[in-house]
Amino acid sequence: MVTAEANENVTVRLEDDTTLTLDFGSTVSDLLGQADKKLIRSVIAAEVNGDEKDLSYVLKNGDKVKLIEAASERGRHILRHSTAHVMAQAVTSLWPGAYFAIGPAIEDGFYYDFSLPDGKHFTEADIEKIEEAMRKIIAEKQPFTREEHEIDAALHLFGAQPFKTEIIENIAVADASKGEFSAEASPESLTVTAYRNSDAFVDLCRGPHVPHTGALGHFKLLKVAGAYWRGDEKRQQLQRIYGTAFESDKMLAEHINRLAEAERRDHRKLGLELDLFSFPDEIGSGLAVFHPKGGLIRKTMEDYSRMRHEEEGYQFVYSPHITKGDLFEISGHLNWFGENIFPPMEIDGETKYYLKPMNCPFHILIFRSKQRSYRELPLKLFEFGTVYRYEKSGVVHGLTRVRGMTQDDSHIFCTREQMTEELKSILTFVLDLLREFGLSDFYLELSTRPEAKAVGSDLEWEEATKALHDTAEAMDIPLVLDEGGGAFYGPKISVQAKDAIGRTWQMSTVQLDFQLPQRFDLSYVGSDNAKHRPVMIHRALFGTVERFFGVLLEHYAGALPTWLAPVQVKILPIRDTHESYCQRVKQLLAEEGIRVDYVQAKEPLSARIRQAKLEKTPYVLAVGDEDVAGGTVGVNLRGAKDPIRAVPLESFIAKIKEDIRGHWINPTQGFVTEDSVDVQKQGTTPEARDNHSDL
RNA sequence: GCCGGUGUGGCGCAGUUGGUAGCGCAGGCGAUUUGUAAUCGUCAGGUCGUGGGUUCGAGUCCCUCCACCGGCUCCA
Repeated sequence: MVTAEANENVTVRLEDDTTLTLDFGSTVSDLLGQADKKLIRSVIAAEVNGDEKDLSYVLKNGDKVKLIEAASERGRHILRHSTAHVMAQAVTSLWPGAYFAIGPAIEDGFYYDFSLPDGKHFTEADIEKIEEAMRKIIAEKQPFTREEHEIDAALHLFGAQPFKTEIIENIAVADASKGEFSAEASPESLTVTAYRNSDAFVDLCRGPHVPHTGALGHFKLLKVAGAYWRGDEKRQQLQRIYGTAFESDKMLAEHINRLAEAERRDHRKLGLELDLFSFPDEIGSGLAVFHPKGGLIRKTMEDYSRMRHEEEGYQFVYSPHITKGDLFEISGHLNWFGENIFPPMEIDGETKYYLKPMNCPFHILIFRSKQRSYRELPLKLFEFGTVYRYEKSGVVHGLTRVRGMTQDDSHIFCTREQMTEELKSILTFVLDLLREFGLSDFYLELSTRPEAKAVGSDLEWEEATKALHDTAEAMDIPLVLDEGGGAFYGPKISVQAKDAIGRTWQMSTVQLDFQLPQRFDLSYVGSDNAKHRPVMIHRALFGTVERFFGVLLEHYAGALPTWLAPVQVKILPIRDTHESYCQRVKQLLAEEGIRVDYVQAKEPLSARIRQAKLEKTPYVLAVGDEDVAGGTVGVNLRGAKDPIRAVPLESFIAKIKEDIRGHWINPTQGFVTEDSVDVQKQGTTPEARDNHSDL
């Protein structure tokens, strides 16, 4: 193969540092054939000198080539993006004249935004039709052919596509002014690239793509949704179709399975099934009531939180739910946060009272109620403060996005010198508390000054942001930046926790505030006998009790750790004749503060076992003749396959107390049985579940 | 708020081209006394989200509002 002419060969270097010499004009595909025949099937693109390229890319001498297999994160990304193209092609074939906007790959899938002609809209039912058309395109193995066009030519080519035209025009403008490139622009010159599958379909795109549509096929369209053009709610509303694609049917099936699993652990569903809370229509959207069992869980959470706050030196305060508008005028909330405040009630004709959207002004008034000394600082005021926020109708979502919520809110008044130390201790406190509730997968987010709405000087914002940043960085968990996401009065650190569906929820927030102390003219007397301005730190650890409750439910799939479970033990007699012994067991457990139910033998044992397990009771005790005789109980651990018979009562009590005290994630944790090991491996622990949902 | 979808007894669902509602589970009662994921029988329960319209007649068709679901925008 090697010719005498050196300049007719190209030598490229592969990832493993081996080199390969190929004929001049060879493509990545040719390279595959020479390197390893198996790669022809598995590799769909390549990274050449750091840039992603198609397999049709013509290699140059000295190119460094990294192969991208379909079965990799980057490979799937390309697969999904190519599948999005095919979807757009299918849609334009089914709805001639359809406009297509953008269609990127996203985590776990892809989408494409469309606008159909004549005011038509997609329906869920159209998904199947589109999938069918896509399968036809895939069966035809249409090549993805790369084309380069100068701006004018591209504008002509996409003349019938207003969204594409806008993108191209933006590229031209950006190029002219700054030399910046958008995703579709070629860095070499003022050209754009497009990919053509057939005469009927060409799409503006930077690539790379799979070589032909036949390399696709393991996909599924998931849902139709609305989306604004360029994410701007003032612009045109488009229709978005979401889908996903994988390198194999097996991987696709696993993903679909994960989605179903996520649905099973949806806190709204669990809340109904386990009788924990509801949202009666009569009350209004986003306003929850907690039923006895949910109330018990909530109370346990709150009691624990109170205990921990006491240990941390917080003082408990209470404040009303409504206030005259003046308070929120001074604080600036009416101005900056007004659209989230419920309309006022008018009293005596003119005085306006508002439902409070935040607790801070109330705590400020408590601080200001008397002359404060530096000796009192840091002053840490805590309250489970219920606030009401007007949320747009479309955003309300179970317990995680509500209109009435209770924050585990605290405001810390301290000196500027104490600020850093306080921030550090708060962050440690937050992370400890979250871990005590069994959450472990989180990261920190630093939200900086909002561009449009913020009060205070640049200097103050800078100092506050730096203090938060330095503290966050010292915490040894990932920190990401959220530019412009702060509150109007200060920057914030939030703790983001991942839920079962893989969504991250903003839970705890810590905000540093120089503004409200000024607005309310707060002061303390220092050791120098002069007045000084305190700094305020706003913080909520759960975030809100409601959201935290919902996230915990999903995290545990309803199988709450024993210490949080509304019913911790169910005692089932085999026959009625075992009742008196069972009642004694019940009393002994209750005396230990354990929440225990007795279930009469009105139904077969297996029916009662089933019921108890459906309710996700951590410990189900079956008690029969041998137990009465031996002073034992038969223990069914939640999550274990088989019961443990004849456990001495004292040893059971010791174990469950240990469980509750230790906040075990699962009751099987401390019982050394043959299955308990299996159970942990099977993914009943939150750790295992998280791994499951991360993909 | 916007786009699309949905709304039938506590829950999950059926209800054919418009002819005045069914099933399973749960619940009440009775029987069954059961060693590990559903014992049997029986009874009760719905002005079909709301208000209006079309029609001789509407759960079924049209409109309004409300709520929920999936997203977008926004957020604890």
